[in-house]
Amino acid sequence: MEERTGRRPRIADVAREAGVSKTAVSFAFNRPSRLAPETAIRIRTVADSLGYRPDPVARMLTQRSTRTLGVLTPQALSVIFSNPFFGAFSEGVALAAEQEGFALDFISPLHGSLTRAIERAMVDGVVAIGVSAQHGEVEQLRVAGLPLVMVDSSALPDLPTIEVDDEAGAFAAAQHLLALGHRDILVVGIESTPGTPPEPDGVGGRRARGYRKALAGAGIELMRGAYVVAPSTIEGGMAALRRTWEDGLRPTGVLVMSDVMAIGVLRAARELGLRVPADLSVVGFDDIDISQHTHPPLTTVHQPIRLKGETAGRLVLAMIEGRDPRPASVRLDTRLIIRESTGPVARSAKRTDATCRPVRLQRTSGHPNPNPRGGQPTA
Amino acid sequence: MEERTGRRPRIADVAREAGVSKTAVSFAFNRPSRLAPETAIRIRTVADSLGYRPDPVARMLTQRSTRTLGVLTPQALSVIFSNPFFGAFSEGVALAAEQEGFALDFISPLHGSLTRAIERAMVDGVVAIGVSAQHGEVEQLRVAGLPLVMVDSSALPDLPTIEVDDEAGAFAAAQHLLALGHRDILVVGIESTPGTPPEPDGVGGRRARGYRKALAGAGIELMRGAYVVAPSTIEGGMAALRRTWEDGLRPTGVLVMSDVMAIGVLRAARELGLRVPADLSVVGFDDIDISQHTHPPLTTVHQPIRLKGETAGRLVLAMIEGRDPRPASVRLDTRLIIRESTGPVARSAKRTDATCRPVRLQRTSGHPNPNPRGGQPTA
DNA sequence: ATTCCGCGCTAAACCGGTTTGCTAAACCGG
DNA sequence: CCGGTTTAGCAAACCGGTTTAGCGCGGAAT
Repeated sequence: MEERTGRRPRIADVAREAGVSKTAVSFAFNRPSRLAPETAIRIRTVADSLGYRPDPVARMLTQRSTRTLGVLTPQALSVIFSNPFFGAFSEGVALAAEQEGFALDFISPLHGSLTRAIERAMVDGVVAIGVSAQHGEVEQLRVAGLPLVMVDSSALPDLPTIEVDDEAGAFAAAQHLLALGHRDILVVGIESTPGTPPEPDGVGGRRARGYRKALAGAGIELMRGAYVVAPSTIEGGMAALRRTWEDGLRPTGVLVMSDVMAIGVLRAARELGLRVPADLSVVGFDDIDISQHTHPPLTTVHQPIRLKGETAGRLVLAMIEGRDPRPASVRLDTRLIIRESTGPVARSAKRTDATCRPVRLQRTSGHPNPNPRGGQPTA
Repeated sequence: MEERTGRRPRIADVAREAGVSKTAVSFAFNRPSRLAPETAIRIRTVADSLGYRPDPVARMLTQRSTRTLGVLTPQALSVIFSNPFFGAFSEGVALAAEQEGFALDFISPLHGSLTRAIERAMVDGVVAIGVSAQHGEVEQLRVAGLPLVMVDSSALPDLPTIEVDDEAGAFAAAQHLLALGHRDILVVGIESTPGTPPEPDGVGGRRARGYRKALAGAGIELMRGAYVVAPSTIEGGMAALRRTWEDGLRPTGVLVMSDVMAIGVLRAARELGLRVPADLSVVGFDDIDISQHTHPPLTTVHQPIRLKGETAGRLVLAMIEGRDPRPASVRLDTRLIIRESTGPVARSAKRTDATCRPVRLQRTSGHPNPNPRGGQPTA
């Protein structure tokens, strides 16, 4: 810790200082048994006193592997980390990675360019989540022969993919609402990222199909204004319900494509003076951790988020390690979890008409019963 | 995309195939202007057809920089990613990193060893969060001269540190409860990771000090059983309140050291048949995003989590880039946000005694009013 | 016609480690 | 005392790129 010069010491510096060869220094760190014990000690002492730390990059170069897994997402990290869905997914990937001693490196657009991010990524394999097939960037990786697993993507033919039965889940959600007598139903979809075209085969598209199928089975068709999209955030969900209400629609049930938005819907409902589920039933999607702790606990479509991440992680690790060179795609199940945010449609609220029609006559401006303590910081 | 052999092609392969030197290939990728346009095109075409992707590791080696920021945590990633606090913090770091075109690499124990993880970490600088000074691993980095910023750590003397005024925040929280007339107060602390000794100067210690100071100022001392610790999760919070109740304690106010746990307390309270805030006031800490959407919205101590991450990120980036070689530590403010989970102590609940004493006489077994629909999946 | 310049490209050195193959000395049993 | 094995350590090649210095050449300036 003594003579620290300007530059960081390299292996040659340690070698010179200790009066040995580079090889000896390398051995002192990696295979001490190949050195006389006291030599090894001496070298390490010198190294410590110089503040020497073997350069990991150089090391990885000779080893031709980084033991790092990439998690690729088309969204900015600064926008995604507090999304509970992404958090849980990452947990799953991390679990798989940790078991094999792999680190995690997040790959997301650098200065807006995913390509540039991919070029820099020092990883042995990649789990891509929410990347559409259109994103040509994926080709880059595939062609380069880097082990790659896609999650929640409109499947590329010959790429291992992990998905979830979104359509069946959505179908069950809608069925549930129908069984409770709801006919006036609002669907809240996930807004596709600006610049990205909506993907009929993407997650959103599949869920929409599930909803529609169930609704159509009951002879119901969504009317204009009864399908809204919003960013998948709490605020997005709140805005969606508020907007709908302001437009004069009065659904008795809401199908929301993500729990995060559903929580916003719950909140907005309370602020509109609606009781859930007495006045409004809400069904989410994902079953993130907090959903069982919302008020009321959220009825939602469960998907095994962590397992999805873990499975993807294991798959790509298997590819990296050479076992299982052509791994199959995996499709995981979803299932409806009925909690307390859904209930039978209220007597008074029942309408004769089977569709959710705009009822402009009874349109109200502003909130019927705005909560006076609206959650704004007061201090 | 044609003749793919077993191995991934190297720059030499492309050079040979295109009939040029390695240099030319390198230029084709990095400085095309130094080549005749058609040569550049030809080289890139050959490269594409071979599926060539320049090895990022080799590239970083010559550039002697990885343009990657490390986020160091002593906890396993698989346990931390769905912690909203960590998510928000990471968002902040990511924001700073993205602006400078840096990627993020998470450094956490590999096979239980943080040291090993640090050895592998190919980063230009590190933001360490929640790492105690005792963790000798930090020395490794400091000695190696790697830019390093500590967050929420018992400050090492000569290391730039970002912290938050935990003590003042906790003090304000306790004062608030006292002002509302609460005298029987429960404190829920964060359980230190097993194996780690509790740190009096750590975040938990500072918050505890703030609470105690306020309480002491009102002549109140916590009694045995009125200070419990739990893992900082929703379940941890639920368990803490339940356990307390089962022990026969009947606090009217709870000071919780994290919002995540506070959400658990809220939930457990409801299951115990307690109304919040009528029967029980709850104050959290952190002000994570969902806290304004809980039921009721949570009174809590706000700390600028994202800003903390962003500041730490900027600081370490400044160090990496050579500007600001000896950056100062930063202390950010906390402030109490009063929402709806706190209220005046109820008439009936008021006790004469000023301390939270175990009232074993009225001990109840089981839950007074167990919620029949206890949030378990029913489908 | 010579000089000079810039273009287009290359050979070789370099980044900071690891690994291979080898040598010299020490050891060892017969 | 000898041949053979082990031990300790070294020089050089290598990982896969980037970068520096420089070379041959054609055209413009002198």
